Amino acid sequence: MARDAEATRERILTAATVEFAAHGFAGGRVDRIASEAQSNVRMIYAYYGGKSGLFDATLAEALRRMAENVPPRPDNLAGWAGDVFDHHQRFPEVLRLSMWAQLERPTATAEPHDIYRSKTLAVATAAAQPLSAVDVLVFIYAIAQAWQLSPEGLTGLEQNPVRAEEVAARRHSVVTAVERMLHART
Amino acid sequence: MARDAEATRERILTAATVEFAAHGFAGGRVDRIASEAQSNVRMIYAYYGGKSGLFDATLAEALRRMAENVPPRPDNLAGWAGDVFDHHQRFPEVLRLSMWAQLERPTATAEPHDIYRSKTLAVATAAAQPLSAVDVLVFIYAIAQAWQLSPEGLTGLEQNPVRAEEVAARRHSVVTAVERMLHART
DNA sequence: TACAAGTAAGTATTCATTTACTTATCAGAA
DNA sequence: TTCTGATAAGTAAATGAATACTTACTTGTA
Repeated sequence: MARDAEATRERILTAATVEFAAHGFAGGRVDRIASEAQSNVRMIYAYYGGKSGLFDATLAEALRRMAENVPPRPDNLAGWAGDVFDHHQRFPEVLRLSMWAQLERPTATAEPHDIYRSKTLAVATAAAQPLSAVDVLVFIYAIAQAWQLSPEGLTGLEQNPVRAEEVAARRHSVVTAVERMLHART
Repeated sequence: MARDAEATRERILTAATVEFAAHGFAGGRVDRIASEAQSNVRMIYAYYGGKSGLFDATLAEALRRMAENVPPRPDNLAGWAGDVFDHHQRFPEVLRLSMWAQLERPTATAEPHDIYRSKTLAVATAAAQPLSAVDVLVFIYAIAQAWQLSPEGLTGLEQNPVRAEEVAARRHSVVTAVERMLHART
């Protein structure tokens, strides 16, 4: 086994992402992460200081990647909502990690999200008159994530995984809903 | 101490609601629930069959109460969204329990939500043309819960607890957003 | 007095964290 | 080029604190 600190760090982070997304902080097992990463528990403590540090690093990295891959689109907020939907569809761990973090370690959540916020908030200022920029930002996120966040009981008794055309239809409904919210003439 | 099985059951359920809302299923402690309920661990096993059974009962009860207290308003879906917002504001445990359940015990979540769904779905059929009834239902929930679900980093660096007028403003934004989504003439 | 309701004290396991140890890598002296 | 030893990288096993669940028992009530 070649000795490469950076590579080991990364394997641990990847394994942690899977583990924590699946079981959360309290339910996530350090041993599983170590063996899945083909490494050792000790290394988690060496590189990340412990379970908490590893979890925080995992969340921060997931959000960083999202901010990088789904940049805000000032000219087309509805389209951007669609992009967010797609990103969560491709990487379901991100949303699960965020939810776990918000429930289990709310303080760890504030900071990385704030970075994303500053990137996107400016973008929403020009939007839908009676709604403020923050309103718009909060609702766009909510709508973009609505399908993935909805308990299955709400969306209907459905086959898993959801069929591709159904996913496309959902994406379309997201874009439509945001469009209507933003450009309504009542 | 009077011996009243029904009362003990209830005290346990109340304590469990607080405990599980705060720490989730994996993080929730059976001992804490027992002592908080002024009862004994053994009783949890007698009445609810174990930790899992207790958690499921807790969730089901919370959702039942919500369905009871916030009945769908066919004539005014936006107003209904406001009611849902209010309910989550008054009883934050409900939303937290739902989130925990969805992450930790997804199968337990499906059934109780489905009951709520059947109650509300019919109501949304007449709604906003390009969007289907299920679409509307999913988005109304998402918007109604958006503020409580948003990580603090997104809503802004804010004082805790949120000031009353700020809450009122948020409620108003929820109603407005749903109205616009439903009644848009684009 | 019979049974439901309640209690207290285990038991066996699981899990995060630490300790004490082994091995690869590589800079620089011979 | 070849040794060598200092240090970074990695390992295995122990520790000790929790924790869900059970057993064996006591007490109130109808």
